[in-house]
Amino acid sequence: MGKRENNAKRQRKLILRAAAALFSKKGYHKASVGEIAERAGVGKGTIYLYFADKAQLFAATVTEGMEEIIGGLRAELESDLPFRVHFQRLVERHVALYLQHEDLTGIFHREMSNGIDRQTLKKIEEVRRRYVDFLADTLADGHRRGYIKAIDFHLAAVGVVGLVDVLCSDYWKNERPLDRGEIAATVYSLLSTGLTAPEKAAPAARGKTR
Amino acid sequence: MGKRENNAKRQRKLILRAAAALFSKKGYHKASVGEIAERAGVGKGTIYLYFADKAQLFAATVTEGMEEIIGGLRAELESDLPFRVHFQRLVERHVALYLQHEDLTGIFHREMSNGIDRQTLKKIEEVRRRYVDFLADTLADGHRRGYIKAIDFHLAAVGVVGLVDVLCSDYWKNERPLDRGEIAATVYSLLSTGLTAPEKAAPAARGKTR
Amino acid sequence: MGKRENNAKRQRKLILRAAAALFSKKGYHKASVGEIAERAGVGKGTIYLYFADKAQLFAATVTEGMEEIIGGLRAELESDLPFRVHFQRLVERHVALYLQHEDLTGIFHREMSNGIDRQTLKKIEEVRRRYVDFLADTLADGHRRGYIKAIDFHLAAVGVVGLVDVLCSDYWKNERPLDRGEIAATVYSLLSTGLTAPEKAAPAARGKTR
Amino acid sequence: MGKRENNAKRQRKLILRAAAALFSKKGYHKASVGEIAERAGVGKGTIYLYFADKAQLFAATVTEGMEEIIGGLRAELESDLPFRVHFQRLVERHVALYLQHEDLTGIFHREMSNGIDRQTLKKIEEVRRRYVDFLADTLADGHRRGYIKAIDFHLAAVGVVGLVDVLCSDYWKNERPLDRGEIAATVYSLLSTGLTAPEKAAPAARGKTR
DNA sequence: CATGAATGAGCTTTCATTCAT
DNA sequence: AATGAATGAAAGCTCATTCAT
Repeated sequence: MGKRENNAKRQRKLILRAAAALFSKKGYHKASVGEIAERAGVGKGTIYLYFADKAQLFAATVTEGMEEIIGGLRAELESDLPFRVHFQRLVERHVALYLQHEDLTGIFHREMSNGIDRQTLKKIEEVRRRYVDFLADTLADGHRRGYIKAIDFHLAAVGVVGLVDVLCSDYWKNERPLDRGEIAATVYSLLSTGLTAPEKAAPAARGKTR
Repeated sequence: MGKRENNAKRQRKLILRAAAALFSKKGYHKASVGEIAERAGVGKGTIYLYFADKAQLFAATVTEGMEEIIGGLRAELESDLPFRVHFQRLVERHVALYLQHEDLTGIFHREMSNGIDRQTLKKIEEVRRRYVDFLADTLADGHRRGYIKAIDFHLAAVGVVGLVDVLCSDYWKNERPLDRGEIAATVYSLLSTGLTAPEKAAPAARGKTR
Repeated sequence: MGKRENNAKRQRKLILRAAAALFSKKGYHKASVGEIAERAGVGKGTIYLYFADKAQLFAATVTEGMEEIIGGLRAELESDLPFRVHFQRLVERHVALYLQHEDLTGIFHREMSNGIDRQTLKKIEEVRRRYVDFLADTLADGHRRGYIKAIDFHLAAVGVVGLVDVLCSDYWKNERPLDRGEIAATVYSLLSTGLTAPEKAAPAARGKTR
Repeated sequence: MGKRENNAKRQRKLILRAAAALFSKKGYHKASVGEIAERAGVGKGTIYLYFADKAQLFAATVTEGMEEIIGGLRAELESDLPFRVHFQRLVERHVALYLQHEDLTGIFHREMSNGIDRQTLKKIEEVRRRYVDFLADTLADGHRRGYIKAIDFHLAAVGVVGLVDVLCSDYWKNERPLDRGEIAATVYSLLSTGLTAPEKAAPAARGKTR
């Protein structure tokens, strides 16, 4: 009996999947509704049964997709492993999910605010903000426990997301010359101890650098 | 006699300036050629005397603008100050230029690949790549001198650019709740020593974190 | 057993009633089949069980409705009152019915031939023609009896209908500043003696006006 | 020098002419902008250089056309002929202009309020109202001079317009079985003395109405 | 019988681009 | 050289109609 509804749900999914692929590949403005419908294997009008207009379709594509990804990340942090391991895992998972959902994160990274109406934009931004907040909380927690240094946690969280964003994006652009493990490692390395060489390794540097 | 050419150059500049402003404000697809012409104070047709089409105008706007900005950064590195000071300055200047040229960097950050043909895109990407390479070289140099730890320099450079990108972008989105000094400081702090709290500050932590 | 048919008849009526209301309010093209179905409390598909397409629904709405109204008018003339009284009553009744069935007459007056196919149109026009013919006969009869002057009776009948049309329409447009009695009176006054002032009232005018 | 402007004016005229023809033939909703452009011999986009949207084009088509027609009628009344002659001429001219501008008056008669937005509609209605007012004034004047009987002049004026409307419309519908002179004559006859037979012609009728 | 989810033809409107002046 | 009037391809969206349930 739930057949009807199931079918509707399935069709909605098909549309969102096609939309994610095309928005990602061609950008919001170049991806046409007709094209999305065709790829989803439905009629053009059908899309308007599920979404009020193109902007809503876009918003749903991004928010629902990201929601799913972020849900996965959140689950990751439930564990009670030592903080550093936690954080490393979080970074690894973040990178993995990012690369895995290339379509969505591609959109997310490249296409915020491209003539999309402010309303729709806010809705999307909200999802990102929630993840950033969650990350900032994690950092604050790490700080309280003595693992994270004093720093603007929100800004740092934004930085973490940006770092993953940009490195994964680079990974795609360069047509995959390195594997995802390296990316996660680099991100974690940068985040944990920064670029500076260990002090002990450069004791003579003391007088030099200032 | 050079009058002609000078006038031409001036007109080209006017167009590029208007283009930067509008592409930044409204995005590639929403900014219309007519609007750009009007803002530049020239006829619509005139734009086509200098640029083959809208995509070329966009490419020129971004590449030439970024070229200029990066030129400034490059000059910054000519100095022979101690490395750490150098690097800190580089970061500060990077952030300053980024915020100062909001128009261009806004475009750069948000609007890569919006249905712009691959050709044009490559041209734009090239500029970024050159800067990243230059930064990677700087990092490699820092490593050779013992200030930068062993890491994938290219990836790290991409990370540095991404970090500035994303934090500045956040700065704009949040309607400026903090000043640019803080951003530079956060970026530098993250880059230099990462998120980890100094070991000495948490000696008892040793056994804990395992 | 007649239950089925009765139900069907009832549903048909419901649809026609809803159609009349919406065609009248929004016009043929702006009134959507879905809207009519909703108002009638039936499924969209159900309408197509009773009417081949939207045009047929429109035709039926108008013809059947008008048929009903005209039926009432015809009955009115069965009486054997003196002709003038007859005619006055006819006019009064005409106006009353017109105003009473605002929905239908509104459609009739405003919306003939709006991209409706010629076929459908003919069918509708037919109803009007029959009423006009009936009125023309009445006038011819009045003439034979000496109450109506020699004139093209068909044209005159068309004029009578048009007069009522236009005055009632004006009545609606002006948001009812005068009552229906006045309209009937004006129509009758115009029709019976025209605009000319009685000769006796302007004896001096004789030489003047020719 | 005025070449440019003249060309623009000419093109505007071409568009309005095509619009009148098509709006008249197919109605507002069935007449497409593309079709109008084609008939006018201009590009689809050109229409939007002169009119903001389809509704504006429609409004302009009707108002400007009617303005012209009514201008002709107004001129007609400058003469100082005796009132009856005046009025007869006015009617004749009204009919003549109506038939001559079949396109416009067809629209005017059939298509008021067909899902056209209220704004546009008001603008159009205004033109009609002005003519009706002008006619009402004429009638009031005739009354003051003793030629027109006491009656609601506005209502009577509406009736006059309606009468011409409906008779001309009938003329078109019946594929011209009678000439325009007859129409004018019938209208004038109806308006001047109504339908009633002259009393003198039916003296025996006194006791008669049965 | 009755339904409404699904469809796609067709509409209005925008805007990059051309070219006569 | 510089212009902007003119263009038409292309896009988003609506809604009459069909048909599986």
